[in-house]
Amino acid sequence: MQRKRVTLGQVAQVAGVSRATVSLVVRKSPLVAEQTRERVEQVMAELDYVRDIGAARLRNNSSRTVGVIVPNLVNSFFTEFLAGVEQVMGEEDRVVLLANSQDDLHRQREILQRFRGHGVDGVILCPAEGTSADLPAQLHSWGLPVVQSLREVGQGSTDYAGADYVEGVRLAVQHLVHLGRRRITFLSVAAKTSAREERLIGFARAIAETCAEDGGIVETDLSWEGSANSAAAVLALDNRPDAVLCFNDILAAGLMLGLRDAGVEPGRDLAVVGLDDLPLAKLTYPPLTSVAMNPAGIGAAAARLLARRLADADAPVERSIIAPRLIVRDSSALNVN
Amino acid sequence: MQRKRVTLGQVAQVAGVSRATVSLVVRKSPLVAEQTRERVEQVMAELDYVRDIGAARLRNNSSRTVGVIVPNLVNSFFTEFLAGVEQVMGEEDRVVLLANSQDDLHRQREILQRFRGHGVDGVILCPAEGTSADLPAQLHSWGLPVVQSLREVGQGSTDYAGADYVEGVRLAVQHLVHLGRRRITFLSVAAKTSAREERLIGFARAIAETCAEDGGIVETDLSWEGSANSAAAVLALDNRPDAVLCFNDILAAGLMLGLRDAGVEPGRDLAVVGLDDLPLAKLTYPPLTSVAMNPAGIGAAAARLLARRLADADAPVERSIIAPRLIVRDSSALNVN
DNA sequence: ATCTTGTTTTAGAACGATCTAAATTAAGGG
DNA sequence: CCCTTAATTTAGATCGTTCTAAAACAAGAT
Repeated sequence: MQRKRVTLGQVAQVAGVSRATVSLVVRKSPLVAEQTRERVEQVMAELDYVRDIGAARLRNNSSRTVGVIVPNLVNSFFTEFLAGVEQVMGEEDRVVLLANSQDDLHRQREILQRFRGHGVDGVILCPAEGTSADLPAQLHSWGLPVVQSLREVGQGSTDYAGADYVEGVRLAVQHLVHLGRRRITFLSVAAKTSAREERLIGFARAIAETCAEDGGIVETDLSWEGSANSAAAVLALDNRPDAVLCFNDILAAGLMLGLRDAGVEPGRDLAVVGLDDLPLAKLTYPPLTSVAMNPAGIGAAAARLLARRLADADAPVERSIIAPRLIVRDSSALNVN
Repeated sequence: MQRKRVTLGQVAQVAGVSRATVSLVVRKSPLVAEQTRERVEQVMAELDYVRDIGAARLRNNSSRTVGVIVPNLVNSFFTEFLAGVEQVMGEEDRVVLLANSQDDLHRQREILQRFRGHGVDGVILCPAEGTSADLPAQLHSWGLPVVQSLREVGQGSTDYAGADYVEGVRLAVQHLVHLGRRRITFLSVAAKTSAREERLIGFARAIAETCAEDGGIVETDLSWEGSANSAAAVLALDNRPDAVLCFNDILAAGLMLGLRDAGVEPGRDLAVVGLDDLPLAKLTYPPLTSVAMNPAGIGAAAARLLARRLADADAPVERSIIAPRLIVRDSSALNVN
């Protein structure tokens, strides 16, 4: 079963040149004569030669492999992100090692060791909740280039690709205020990540900038069910809000289910706005107003940052922040002015 | 920046033993004395030694790496599948190389070559549309173990993990018939894959077994938009159906949007049933009746089949088929008897 | 002819692990 | 104290590539 590999040496023998020459041909070096190149390439095709990248890495230290760590593969935000990364890496003839940390520090540590063992050239990391701000320094000391994405620890210690949630939240709040909504509550996940911090900062700022009232923060876990259940908590607030801005579309969708169960019509009685504009936003009832963050674009940007870093380890740290876009649908359509 | 790797040799030197001994310790061989093992392990920890799996593979031909090829990373069916694969592989201390064929034969070929070059131990393949039935034989001739999943070419030539769509479609049709629906149309994607064949076979059989009428097949492409547009085609059928069974939930959700736009109330005027029970099924309006296929379970099964195959290349070909479960929601709730 | 100069090609040592086959050590028996 | 057997340890070759430094060759200048 285990067919034996065709090696450089065999190609060399058949083509009547040395291994070194074949190696040069494989790597498209300009040093070899046109005639020789052609002959060697023909032999490679005949023998179905496939270069062993592992062996090559052993010598020249480039595996054309990058690791990607996401905290979650169910949330389609992360999978679109992943699609963006994979797309760009594929174009550069690199391969993606995928791992899911499940937002668990222990798993994240294991995965990093595994990646290290496999000799990845670099890592795109979406740090798990509770990741120490020292991790980037640690990875650096291992000689492992990192790009953080979507979440960040140790601000500015590594390249970063993300969305501008401060701006995204501002867009959403402004929109609600224009519609005449006055009191806005933020429905957040409990997990303490930079993704949460950023949205909360944006919320505080946007409230301060507009004439809206701060309707407080309600926390839930990241799932429809949790969010649907938290509808009760929102409705029971002392001073009931007339709009709810949600951490993401998943919470928004769940909240709308919970609201309708409680006899409150989302969009009319209470405006609901999500963040991320996941595909599902079009399918909820009513269709969900959301702020598009283009996760695939963020993934692509992260991949390009890493490619740049691999090409030049001393390049200055760079941040690639994608601008958000408000998508208005029926869950906030009604103008109550 | 590029920190130098700690090698077996360095550990050996510090611990005062030979490289061979350290290698045995790394691989947890029972051959080394308890005392030596402890000393070596301590040194490994001190020096932060990480075994170079690429170098190891060069010698012993096992990279602890498997490739996974999916046709799509947007459809959450595939990402849940992927999550299942990753989970099991992680448990076995293997790493997943991910690639997206985008249902493109050319890309699929490239990816397979790339995987070959990286020395993957095996591949989990969800073949792209139009994949030749010879591909399994080809991979076999490369000495590359494959498990097919979700789709299949060259039936029986490799291990396979999938869902029982014939049964799934039967469950859906029976359900509709019990509700008093008489004429059922199948809304399908156009792409000619085994996934489509299987559903169509199931549909024909289920129609034959029950007293339902065959409402014909309408084709669309795999997207909400396409499916929403095809609502018109469904409503314009000669003999309008009173139920539509859809290729998957994405089409079903799109169809319901299109129907409502056309003034037809899904669930009341026309029953709609999906397949796969994606998370979004709970969030559509009305909530979508669907058949749960447990994609994560299929992914896990595929991973286990591959692990088994890697352990024993001569094991008999095996199929792992997961049983479907009907989930009734409002899109088909009304009994019209 | 010999010397440059420039272009191609190459022998042989890496890279970091594992394997094979043999050497060393320890323990028990006579 | 030597011999046998079992338990540990090891030297050195090996996997498939790339690198370094030098060799071989060609062509023009002297």
